[in-house]
Amino acid sequence: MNIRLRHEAIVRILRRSGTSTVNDLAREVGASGRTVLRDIVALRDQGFVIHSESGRGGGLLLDPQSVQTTARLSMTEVFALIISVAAMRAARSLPFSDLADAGLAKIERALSADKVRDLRRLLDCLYVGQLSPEQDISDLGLIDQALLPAFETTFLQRLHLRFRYRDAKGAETIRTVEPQALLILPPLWYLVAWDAARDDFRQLAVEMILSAP
Amino acid sequence: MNIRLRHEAIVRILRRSGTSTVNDLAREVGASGRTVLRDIVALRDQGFVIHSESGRGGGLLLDPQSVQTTARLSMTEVFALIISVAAMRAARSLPFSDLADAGLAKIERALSADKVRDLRRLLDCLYVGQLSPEQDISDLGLIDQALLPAFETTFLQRLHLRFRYRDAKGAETIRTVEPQALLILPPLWYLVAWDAARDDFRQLAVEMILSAP
DNA sequence: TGAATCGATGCCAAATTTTGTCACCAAATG
DNA sequence: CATTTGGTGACAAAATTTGGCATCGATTCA
Repeated sequence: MNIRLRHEAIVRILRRSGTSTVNDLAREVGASGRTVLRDIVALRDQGFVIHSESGRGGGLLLDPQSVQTTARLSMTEVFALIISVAAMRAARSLPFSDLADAGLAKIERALSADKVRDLRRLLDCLYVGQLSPEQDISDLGLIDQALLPAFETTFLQRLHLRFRYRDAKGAETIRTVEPQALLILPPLWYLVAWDAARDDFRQLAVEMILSAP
Repeated sequence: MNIRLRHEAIVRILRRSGTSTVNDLAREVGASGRTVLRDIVALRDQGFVIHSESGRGGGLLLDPQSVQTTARLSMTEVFALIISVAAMRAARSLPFSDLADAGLAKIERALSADKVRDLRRLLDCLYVGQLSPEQDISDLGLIDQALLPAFETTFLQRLHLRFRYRDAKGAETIRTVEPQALLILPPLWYLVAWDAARDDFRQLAVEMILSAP
């Protein structure tokens, strides 16, 4: 019996049976009570709210609120959260950080299943450069918040973005691009995008994006 | 590094990077190539379609279709599937069966995230009694298919169901109940429901449900 | 053709994680 | 007070995971 499946099973049983005791769960799931208790700890870590009562008639009770959560955050807030998580992950020199992903899992649990897909897709569009150990997440050099919603939309719906841009030589041009990724190399942000007019990928410094044309 | 997290990480990397090689993945994920290959096998088991090409410039490619799947089954078909799965689970004398749940996971992967929630809720409303080892799932005594959609709706939306019913004494009554669960004890099906008029839970034999009043 | 690259599989011992058991505590219940 | 029930720590056994290694097949490129 797989741990992952057992965890899912426990949640399922708790959700349907109201309260049930550790030993009931153990029997139903085919594991020892000790193991079930360990599972409960793990589930609580994952964000499930599981109440417990000692004594006769006691047992475990899964808080329904913690399961059927709905999105209370706007996608813009989520986008900001994602950036934090990506930054946390980048901050460690590890190729992949357990902690950062545990945090992400918690964020995900607070959102509806639909939003999670969007969130994942956004995260996949986001690259955050290395932060030195002394640097804080707040040192990311967060750009104009007003731009975030536009980025969200274009990333998620694969739309084109059109704006005035001042290039490296200082010349002002109007660009129509399909954003591919957001590259955050503190304190500078770059938009990696496909420029159809130039038939090539470009890295556009976000602070050089002036406004809608 | 947790297996679960690593699997998620691999999917994420594959989704954003287009194709990438086993060794790239291994480096990025902090594991050996052998382990990544094992992970790929596991992910394919879970339903992800991962193409691969040998030789220079080759690598692994995650089929986007296998991720952003949409529901192709009606909920009624799904309901029937759920019953099979629940029956399979009940058929084994084990308290909980790996195989049955692996099957369920595949069904889930074929559905949209929204449908999965419904599916889980339906599954939680469903109890299937023990089948002897010789009995097949087809021995479940599937009831009139026409009733399934009505059950679905009422279970999912917590609606009331109103029908004519012939009770144990042969008397015909009209019931208005809120279905709580479907109890399948082959070959008989029972609807466990809250009868507001009688202020109590009742078990109603499904075959005694005659029609809409 | 031959060398190099890259996925895939089998095998095995080492490393790691999971699991069960036991002992014990705290709270609640009758 | 005895019993039930959750919760924790420790430790050894059991199970799983992991990393090499060898090997195969397919592909690419010189």
